[in-house]
Amino acid sequence: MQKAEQNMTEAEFLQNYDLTRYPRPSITVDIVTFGVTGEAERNYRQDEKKSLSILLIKRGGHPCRGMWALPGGFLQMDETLEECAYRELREETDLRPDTLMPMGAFSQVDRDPRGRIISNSYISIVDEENVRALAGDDAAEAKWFTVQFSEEADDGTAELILRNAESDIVIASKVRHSKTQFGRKEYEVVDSGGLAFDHAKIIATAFGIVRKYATDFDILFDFMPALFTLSGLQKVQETLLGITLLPANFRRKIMPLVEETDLSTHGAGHRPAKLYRQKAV
Amino acid sequence: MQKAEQNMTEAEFLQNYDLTRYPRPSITVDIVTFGVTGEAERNYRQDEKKSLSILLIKRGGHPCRGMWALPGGFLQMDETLEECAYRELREETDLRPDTLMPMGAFSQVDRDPRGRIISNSYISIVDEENVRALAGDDAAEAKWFTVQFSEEADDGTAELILRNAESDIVIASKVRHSKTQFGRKEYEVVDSGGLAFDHAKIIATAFGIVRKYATDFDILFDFMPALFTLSGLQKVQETLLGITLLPANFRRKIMPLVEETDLSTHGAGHRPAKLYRQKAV
DNA sequence: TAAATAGTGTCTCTAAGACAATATCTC
DNA sequence: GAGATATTGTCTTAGAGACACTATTTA
Repeated sequence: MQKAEQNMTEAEFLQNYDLTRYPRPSITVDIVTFGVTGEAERNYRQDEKKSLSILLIKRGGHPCRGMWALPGGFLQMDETLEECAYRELREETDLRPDTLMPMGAFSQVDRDPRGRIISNSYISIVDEENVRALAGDDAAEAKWFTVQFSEEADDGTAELILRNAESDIVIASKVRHSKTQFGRKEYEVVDSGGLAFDHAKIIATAFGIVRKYATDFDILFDFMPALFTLSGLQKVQETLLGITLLPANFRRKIMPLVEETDLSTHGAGHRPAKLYRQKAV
Repeated sequence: MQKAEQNMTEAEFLQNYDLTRYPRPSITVDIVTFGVTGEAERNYRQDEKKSLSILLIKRGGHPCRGMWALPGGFLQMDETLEECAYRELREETDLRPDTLMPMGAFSQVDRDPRGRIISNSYISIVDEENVRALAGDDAAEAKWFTVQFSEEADDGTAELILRNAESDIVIASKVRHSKTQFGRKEYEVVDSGGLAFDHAKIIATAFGIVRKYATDFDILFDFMPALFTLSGLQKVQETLLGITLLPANFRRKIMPLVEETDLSTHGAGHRPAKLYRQKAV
C-alpha cells in the first residue's frame, strides 16, 4: 500500500507522481508577423506608399484546409514557447525575426474543432529586406496581406480586411470589441471571413498591441533595416498609427535615438537623404 | 485500411483524430495579486504610510512543501485560463478581484520538478477593503507580503524582498534582468530565497508590468474602493512608482477622470477631504 | 527648370513641475 | 493654537505641433 502524501519525502512524492494521469490541453503557438510593405509607385519621383501587412499561410491539411491562417504549430516537449515560435516561423516561412513578443493565450474551450487546444500567441516584426525576401520564395504558400482595421462602430464591431494585391485575395472578417484591460483590447469573432480558427481574434488583438506600442519609438526600428532614412522611419510610424506627421517635428523627436552615417540614398528623383542607424543604448 | 488524409472530408478527419495521442504539457495558472497595504501610523494626525504588497500562500503539499508560493493550480478542461485564475483565487484566498490581466506564459522546460508544466500567469489587483478582508480570515495560510525591489546592479541583478511584518517572515530572492521586449522586462532567478518554483521570476516580471502601467491613471482605480480621497489615490501612485508627487499637480491631472461626491472624510486629525469616485467613461 | 523630398529655424500653445498661500479640521 | 492635510492659484519651463523657408537631386 502506498504511503499517504503527508508522510513522503519530496523525492518519494515525485517518484510516485505522474502528471499524465490528469487530463490536459494541447498547446500550439501562433505567430502574427508584421512588416511594412511598399505599394506601387505613382511616378518616378514620388516615394512609394506603405502599408502594414501580416503574413498568412494557406492551410494544406485538415482542419480548415484551404483557409488562410497564422503560421504556427504544436509545442514540442523539449522547447519553450518562444523557441517553438522561432522554429515554426522558420519552418513555415523561412523567416528569422529579431523581435518576438508574447501576446498572451487564447483559451476558449471550443476554439479548435480537434479538441481542447490553447494557442499561446506571439507577435514578430520583420524589416523591409525580409519582407522582400519572402516575396521571392514561392515554395511555401505564404503571402503578405495588407491590414485594414476600421473604426469601431457604436456596438463595438469593426471590420478587419486583409488583402493580397498580386493574387487578388480579400479576406473580410468582423470582430467585436468586448473589453479592455490594462490598455489591451480583447475581441470576439463575429464573422471569420474565411480565416482559420479564431485567428481573426488573434490578429485583431495583435494589431491593437502594435498600434499601442507604435507611439513608443523603440518598436519602429524593428521594421527597419540596419541603415534607414528618417523619412522612411517616419513613414513606418505613420503607417502603424494611420496618421500623418510633420517631418520637422518627427526629426526633432527621433534625433536623440539615431546616429548619422556617411552614406546617403541616390537616384530617387529628389534630394538624397542621409542614412541613419539606431543609436546603441 | 484508413483513407489518406488528403482524401478525407473534414468530418472524417476529425472523427479519426485524437489529440491525446501526442505528448503535451500540463497547464497551470498562477496569479500575482497586488494590493496597497497600510503600515502603522506614527501619530494621530499623520496619514498612514502605504506599501505595495502581494499575496502568497504557504504550500501544504509536495513539491515545495512549506514554501511560499503564488496562488494557482491546474487548468480544468472545461474552463478558460481566465476562468481558472478566478476560480483558483477564490478557492485559495476567497478573493474576487475586478481586475485580472494576462501577463504571459512561463515555459522553461525544467521549471517544475513534477514534469513539463507551463504557467500562464495573471495579475490581479484588489482594493483596500479586500486587503483588510483577507487579513481577518485566518483559515487559509494566505498572507500579504510587502514588495521591495531594488535597483538593478551593473550586472543586471536585483533583489526582490518580500516581508510579512506580523509573522516576521522575510523572503529575500535575487533575480537577473535578461532582456526587455516591448518595454517588458524578463528576469532569471539567481536565488529563489525560498519562494516555490520560478515564482520569483513571475513576481519580478509582474512587478515590472504594474510599475509600467502605474503611470497611466486607469490602473490606480483598481487599488481603490468605490469612494476615495484624491490624496489616497495619489499615495497609491506614489507607492507603485516609488516617487513623491506634489498634491497640486496630481489633482490637476486626475480631475478629468473623477467626480466629486457630497461625502467627505472625518476625524483624521486634520482638514477633511472630499470623497471622489471614478468618472464613468 | 519643375517636382519632389531633405533639412533648418522659429513661433505658439499646452501641460507638467515648482511653489506660495489659504482653508479647515482635531487634539 | 499647533500640527497636520486639503485645496487653490500662479509662475516657469520643456516639449509638441504648425509652418515658413532653404537645399538638393533627377528627368
